[in-house]
Amino acid sequence: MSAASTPEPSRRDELLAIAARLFAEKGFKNTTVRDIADAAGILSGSLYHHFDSKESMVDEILIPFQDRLFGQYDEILASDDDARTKLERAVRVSFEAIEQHGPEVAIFQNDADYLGTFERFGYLADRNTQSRQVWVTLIEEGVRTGVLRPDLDVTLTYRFIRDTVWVAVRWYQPGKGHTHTEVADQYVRILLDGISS
Amino acid sequence: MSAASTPEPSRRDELLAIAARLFAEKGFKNTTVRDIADAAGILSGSLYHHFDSKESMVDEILIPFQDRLFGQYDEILASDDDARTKLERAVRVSFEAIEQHGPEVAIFQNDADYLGTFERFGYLADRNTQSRQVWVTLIEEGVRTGVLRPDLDVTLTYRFIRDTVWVAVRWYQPGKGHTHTEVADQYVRILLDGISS
DNA sequence: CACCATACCAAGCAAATGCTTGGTAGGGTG
DNA sequence: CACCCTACCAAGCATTTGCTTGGTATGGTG
Repeated sequence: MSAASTPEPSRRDELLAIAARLFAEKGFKNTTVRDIADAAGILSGSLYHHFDSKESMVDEILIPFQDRLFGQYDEILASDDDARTKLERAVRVSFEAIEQHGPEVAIFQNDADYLGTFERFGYLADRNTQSRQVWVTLIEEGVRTGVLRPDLDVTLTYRFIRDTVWVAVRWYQPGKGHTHTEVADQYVRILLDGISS
Repeated sequence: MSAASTPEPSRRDELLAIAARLFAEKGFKNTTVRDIADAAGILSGSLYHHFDSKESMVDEILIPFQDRLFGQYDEILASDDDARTKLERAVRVSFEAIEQHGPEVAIFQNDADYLGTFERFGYLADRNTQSRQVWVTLIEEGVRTGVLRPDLDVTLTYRFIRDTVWVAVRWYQPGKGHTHTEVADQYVRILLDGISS
């Protein structure tokens, strides 16, 4: 009876979506299992029929998202595009992630430090390192091929780009104001006209 | 017996500095009064000899800091400098704040949303509005006087600058790597070469 | 009909958390 | 010496929090 376009999300997935939104809004530690249960219209204990713990919930939220995102980065890195195009594509893919997976991005940005203190979430630090390598690789390739200014401090530039792109999750609201494509256009313009030689 | 240069901080001030560091590291709600007391070498109850509540502690941390910072912004706005210089000065003052009052900046960046849900912290939203007005005024003056590109989306540019400047508090560590002046130089360079006509 | 899996409720427990209360030690001041 | 102020301790209370346990209702499936 359900529309073919949306394959009837399981109750699990519904609960994960609710949890993701709350984690993003209030932070992981700041969100109680009762908050999640209330939003879902059930009692807090009933969550433990679906999930082992609050931690396993955020696990299931973050891991598939990161797999997709870094898959896209890898694709860009492996492509034949010139350095400038690669950098542009990486920025656009990131803004697309903010549009389509805002809660996941917000959780990763806001709670990675705290979650990282548990061994279970060691992969978050790995992903952070991987992200750094992606951007640094792109910047260095840009400098090497003469697309970017040769006097750029690569580390500072990396931080500049990373911060500028990801922090947008704090204010970007899908459907309001600019589309993510428009925002990406503006940001690329400001960024590259300052960086390109 | 104390050096004349440092006028012997009161116990109150010592405790506030400890609390500020912990609030910045772990977040306001995530920091317990026992955390603060442990770091100070006393019992949690003893904190209530000095302060009314945990909330009043963060109050005393944020208010004087914001008074100083916005005083500096006002001074820049009222100056005779051209728009480009004003914008540069505002960026530099902000990085200086990150250097000298890192914990305060971090708390304002990370916890303003949460704290803002209490009537007591309504002034945080006011300060946010005020900050927006400062940057928008500077950008609009830049566009009007021809120092900045006329096709800039003022709101997006404001967010771009604000995010780029303040998010640096997440990684900047005084005494390690670049000085705040060097970081400001690089950021101004990237920013303005993308913005200036 | 017997059986079973899914999704939930009702009740509560142990730990953590913000804060309170009554008291004590030490140093200055009249 | 009597008095008081500052800084703290010791003990605990009410609430919140993550999670557990045993049970119930519903809808399939043999």
